[in-house]
Amino acid sequence: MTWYNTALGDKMDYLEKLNGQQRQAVTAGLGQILVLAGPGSGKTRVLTYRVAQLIGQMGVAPYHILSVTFTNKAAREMQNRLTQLIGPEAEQMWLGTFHSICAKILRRESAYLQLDSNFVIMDADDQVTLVKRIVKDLNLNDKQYKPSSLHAAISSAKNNLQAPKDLPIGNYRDEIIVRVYERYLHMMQSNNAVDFDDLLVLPVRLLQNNPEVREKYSRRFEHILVDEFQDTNMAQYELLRLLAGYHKNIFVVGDEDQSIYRWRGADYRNVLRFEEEYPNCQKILLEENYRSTQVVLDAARSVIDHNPHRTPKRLASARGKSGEKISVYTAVDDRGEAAYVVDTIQKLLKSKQANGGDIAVMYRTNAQSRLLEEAFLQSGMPYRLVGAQRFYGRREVKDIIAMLRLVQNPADEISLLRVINVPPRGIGDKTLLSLQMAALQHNISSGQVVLDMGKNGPDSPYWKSFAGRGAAPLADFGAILLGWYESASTAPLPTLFDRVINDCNYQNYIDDGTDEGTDRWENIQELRKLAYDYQERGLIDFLENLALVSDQDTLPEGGGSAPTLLTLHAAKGLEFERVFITGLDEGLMPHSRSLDDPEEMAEERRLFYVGLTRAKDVVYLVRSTQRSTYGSSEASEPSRFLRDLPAELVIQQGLAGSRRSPTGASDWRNGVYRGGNSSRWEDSGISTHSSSSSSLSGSYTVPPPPRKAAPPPAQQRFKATMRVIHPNYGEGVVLESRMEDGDETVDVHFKSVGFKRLIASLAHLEIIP
DNA sequence: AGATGAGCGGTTTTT
DNA sequence: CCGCTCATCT
Repeated sequence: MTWYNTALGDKMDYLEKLNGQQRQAVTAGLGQILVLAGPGSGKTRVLTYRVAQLIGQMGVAPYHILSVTFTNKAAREMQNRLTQLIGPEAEQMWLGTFHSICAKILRRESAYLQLDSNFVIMDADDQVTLVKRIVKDLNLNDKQYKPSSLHAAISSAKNNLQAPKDLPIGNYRDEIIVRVYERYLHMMQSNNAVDFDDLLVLPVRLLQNNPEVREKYSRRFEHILVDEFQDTNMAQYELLRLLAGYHKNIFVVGDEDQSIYRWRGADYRNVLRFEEEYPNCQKILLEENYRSTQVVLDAARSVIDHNPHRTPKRLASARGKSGEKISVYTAVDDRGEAAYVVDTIQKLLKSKQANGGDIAVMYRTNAQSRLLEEAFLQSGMPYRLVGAQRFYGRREVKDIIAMLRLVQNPADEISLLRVINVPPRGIGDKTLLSLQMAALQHNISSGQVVLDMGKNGPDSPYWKSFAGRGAAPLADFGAILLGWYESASTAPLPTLFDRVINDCNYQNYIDDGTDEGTDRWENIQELRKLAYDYQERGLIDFLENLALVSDQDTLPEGGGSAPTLLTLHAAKGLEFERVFITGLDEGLMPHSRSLDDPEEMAEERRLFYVGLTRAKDVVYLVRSTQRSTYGSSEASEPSRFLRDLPAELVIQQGLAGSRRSPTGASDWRNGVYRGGNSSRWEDSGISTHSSSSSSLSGSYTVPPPPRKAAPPPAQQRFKATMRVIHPNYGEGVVLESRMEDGDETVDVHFKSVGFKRLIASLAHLEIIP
């Protein structure tokens, strides 16, 4: 038993590395264990060692262990670590997110459900598209019944394990919701599809309704471990309860103060529910913090202490030193905010006080990343943007995924309708209507109709359902699809992928020669690379993983070398030496949608707390007195959370405390930061639009632009009224030029783009004689 | 059937 | 300010 020996060998190491509370958790006996773990208290380590302990010391076979993580990345890291600790047997364990584990169960047990094992997973867009269709079918007013809000109602019902009949009906709208919900379920089923919520709900129903299945799984999982327990919802809680029903060995780790997914149905009171359900559970507190300085922890604590109804916890830094104070910078506007962040980072890197990979910039909403990205692009510094949606949400990527989904599951009508006329092949609304009628009449899916027409041509029984010229293009598409099926069953995934691209001439369709077209085609290439990684595992796994990637999954495991831009939600579970949190204004953080509900306000505060506690060493909080929404600029007030920070832990910088200058940003000099707008970094190498090159699976790294190390000119080359030419902007006229900091700053009016401020040594500006 | 343009509505957070 | 829907035209 190699794993036993390996674990025994490591045991001396790992138990000694733990503090008393951690060791208590790792070595706890059977039964229910509730670990309340403050930020940075080593809970990942505890979970990993607990599994090692179960296998190595308590003799539990990996096969009998289920471990639930919050992201796929966390699962991967845990898997790697465990393989190191106990050997390849670790792979026998079930380890993954709720959603991936549930998908696994559903595919195995599809016989019990009205579902084929090749079901597809509908993403958020598909779900709304489906609701949109229902709204149309039911002749509802889509202004009054917005598909997105109907879908939200359905989703929240599902997360609470409520079927349509369980929903309370108090008004007409409730009735509508029930009807839409029923139809939604029906359509999902006839599409052989599940949505994110079904992934959780269906296994619960499966276990509830089938004692033999429940028996099988609950006997199998002798031990269940769950991370981020405070963010479980009703369905997840119930699933755990059922799975742990036989052995009742369940080890959960959580922190009520870090619960940030209420809007998704998560309920930190599941922690209380757990204690009530298992009165004999052992409760272990992890309060020692190995991550942050005491300053960071004190600040974080004074923020979270404002939340009512919580157990106050101490947060003690094990790091000894008290640490740098928190800097609060007030910029003039949101551009200045971004410029401050980028400039500060640039100085840190230049002075070698930090490595890019140790820095994170966080924000409340994704929209805030744009100005930051622009500032980074202009500075020429590389950065990494966390957000899978950015990549998978792109039209071209969705198109190809829809085509592949159709190959996996011809009943997927959402995908069929998406791509049946992509690129345009003469199939319009009228033909589609006839197609749906034909499918309905014969009680088969639209996909089957198309396939049959592709196979049998005019001999197909469905041919006559179409008025004359409508049938031919459908049959053409059907024939193409048939080819893809054949390819799917005989050839590896990359071959199928290429065939799909080629058969519909997709490159020609998407790449029109513009920068945007090239970018689109590059995205397809990225997707293809990913398909290559899945050639062993195949189409179903590929599509499933695409559907279930989380934002964090796109982060490289080692961290990387560029600063990371991410939402506060995406920052959960991560840590960085230096953390910038931007947009600390009322309305953004806390978000305006949370102002009237105390529960939501409390969650905003927890979100801020999560952000603060990501920092090991230094926190930079940033806000601005003005920001643009929908194009127009509006004044904004400092976030109420800033008031919660003890004054002695904070250094105010920027505009704070000063009166505003009528001349605006560039007048502000306070010795720390002197750039009020970012035009100082304007550079020829980079275009101002934010077309970043994407890298694998949706995380973007923008490489520093190639710069020829031209020595700064000793003297002025340009003068007003000179005609100049620029490689990107073309021809222009110099408005003004002056020497600044040993370099020449040139203002040019270009015919193409208008005014630009350029640095002579960087811009490849030529004088037209 | 498909391409083009006016008008409008909409920003939380994501598996 | 941007992206999407709908109406109108070719």
